[in-house]
Amino acid sequence: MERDFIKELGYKALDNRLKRISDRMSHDTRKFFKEIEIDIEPSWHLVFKLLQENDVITMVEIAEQLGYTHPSMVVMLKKMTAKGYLVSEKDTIDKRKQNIKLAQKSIDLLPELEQIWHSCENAIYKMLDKDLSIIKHLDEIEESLRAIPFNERFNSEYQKVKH
Amino acid sequence: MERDFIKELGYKALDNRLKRISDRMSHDTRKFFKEIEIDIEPSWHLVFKLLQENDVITMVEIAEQLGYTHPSMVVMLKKMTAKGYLVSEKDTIDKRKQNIKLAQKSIDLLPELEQIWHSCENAIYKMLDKDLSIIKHLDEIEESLRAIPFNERFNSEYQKVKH
DNA sequence: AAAATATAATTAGTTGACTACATAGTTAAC
DNA sequence: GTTAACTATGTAGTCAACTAATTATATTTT
Repeated sequence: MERDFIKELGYKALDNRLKRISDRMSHDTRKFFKEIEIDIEPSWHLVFKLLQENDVITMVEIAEQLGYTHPSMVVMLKKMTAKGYLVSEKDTIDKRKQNIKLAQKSIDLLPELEQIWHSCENAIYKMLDKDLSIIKHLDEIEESLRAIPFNERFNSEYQKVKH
Repeated sequence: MERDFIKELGYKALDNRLKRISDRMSHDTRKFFKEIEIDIEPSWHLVFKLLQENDVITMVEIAEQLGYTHPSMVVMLKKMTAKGYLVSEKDTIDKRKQNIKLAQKSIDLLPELEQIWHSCENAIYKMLDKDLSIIKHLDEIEESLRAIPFNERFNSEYQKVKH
């Protein structure tokens, strides 16, 4: 077993640690999707879920509710549309808006997708050993970052030590 | 305050949650580096730290100790070399190996970098409200993922429900 | 009514990870 | 001493996020 420098650093490499875990999970998920030959990206999960709840929704609304920038969403939604999972049409009242909804292809696939997501959620639940207390920690971190962005925190520490 | 769908989903969107936090932190860090006009990528942090401890080291060793694939490291180390922070030369005994070490430019910069990293670590420590228990959770998650990869976990849950 | 501002979507370019494959050199097996 | 297997590195292509700047349309102000 070789050395794990990031683990050794503990909280000091928090950022790297979080990224490493989330990358590991999404790459593994992509691998699984390939195995079961479903033509869907893992990252589309939440878009499908959101559109299941909201018949019609605009790009900006999706971005806001998922906490991403809209340029990120544009790219993702364009891919999903290209693959035939979404349809979008211009709003007749406000012509800047694109109203997005699930295409029939998605609606047909939903029962299958539900099973997949449910399996994913169960896998996470068991991986966490049914201990959900980490979520509270994550809530707190995001709360802190919302209150004072990390670059500000970083900078005020830096101002103390730099000469 | 708009809705936060990912937060609502709790453990079910663990992956997205971890990614969102780590992305937020690294983008904020990059922003800070721009502000103080230092020509360094946040992701180089651990490479510098590792090379501070190990005078000379090969690409594969860096990749292993940081827990990344070597293609990822090749790209990063090439950039760092191009910017003059690293020097590498072929091992005389084993000509496949590239021996990598800090260039003078990096050595001169180290005191400054030390201050920056120290500030970063302090910022994280305070952001966590001095409660480091989240790290234990992360250790456990990585331990679980190492024992059984996520795609396997996902798959065994899926086999139970699919018809 | 015209000008200024705001909003929705888009495009382009950057970063940082990955997998899969290719190449070069080393070591082991026969 | 060849051949086979392994190891170190490199290349190509994919993916998901970002920021910054652009375009088109709406809204507000003067």
